[in-house]
Amino acid sequence: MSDIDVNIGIAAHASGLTAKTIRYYEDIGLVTPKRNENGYRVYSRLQVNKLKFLQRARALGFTIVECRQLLSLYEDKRRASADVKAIATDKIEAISLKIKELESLKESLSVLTEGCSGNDLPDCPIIDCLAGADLSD
Amino acid sequence: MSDIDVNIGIAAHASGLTAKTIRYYEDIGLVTPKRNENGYRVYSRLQVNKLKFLQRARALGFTIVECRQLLSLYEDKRRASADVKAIATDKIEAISLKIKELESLKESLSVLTEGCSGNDLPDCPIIDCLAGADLSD
DNA sequence: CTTGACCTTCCGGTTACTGGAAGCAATATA
DNA sequence: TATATTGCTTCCAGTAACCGGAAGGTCAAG
Repeated sequence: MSDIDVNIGIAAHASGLTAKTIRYYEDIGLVTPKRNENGYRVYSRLQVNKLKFLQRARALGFTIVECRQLLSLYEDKRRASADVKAIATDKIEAISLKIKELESLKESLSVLTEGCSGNDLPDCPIIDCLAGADLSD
Repeated sequence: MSDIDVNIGIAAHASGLTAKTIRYYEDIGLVTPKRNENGYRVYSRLQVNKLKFLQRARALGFTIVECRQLLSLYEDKRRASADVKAIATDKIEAISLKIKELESLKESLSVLTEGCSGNDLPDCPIIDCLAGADLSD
């Protein structure tokens, strides 16, 4: 065992993940550490790097399934950059779509709240709309 | 039993929800229909309206918890429009925040893919970034 | 020697449903 | 009338990506 091997707490700190999350990643087969005599998980430097990699990819909005793909590409020195780019491009499109949906949603809600006096009276266009008015474009 | 009472299939069609979803809404106490002799659920016109209300509110991005609040306001003839407006305004803010996050995400990914040749070579700035480059603003 | 920090496993909960199996009930067709 | 097809019922399990907490073992310090 090299002296750069670390316990889960250190790995968590170094990767920006929680120990809980790291154990979860082990459960689903992403990063599987060795154990020492007392049963503690032991992470190599390479494994800590993978954890960091996962933390960044998740923060960028990649799902676990996508992370699994990216990780295998990360580990494969002979991968084509096109493979990686395809995953990222798909993700960008999905994000753009989600943004559009949310903007449309926000627009609908804004129209409603602007028409709502927000006073003590029971008249409320928001409720009226939900109760039956047509909100189609 | 009035002749406007309907089975779950009709209620589903009229509200735009699935029968599964309607049963789930019953499980969590949102809309509780009567039963007839054979055990089938029977929805009144009022209850179908509530289901429609829920469908619209969910489509606008309100959570079930918020729907529960909105539904109680919908049922309360003496509610203040300010109460409803507060929920909607909070929702707009949350949506705006989510949009900003997604735009930032998209920007990061776009920068990466633009720098990626997308060819058969293993050189890939996306992987390089995930592997350790700093992506801070 | 005990306190506290760190580690282990296991179980349940989260959100808002969806899918499927097994089995009645009602209806349409042959 | 017999059968086939829907439609309805309940229950169980699974989804994504973890989080919280309980019960208990381990290790270093005072």
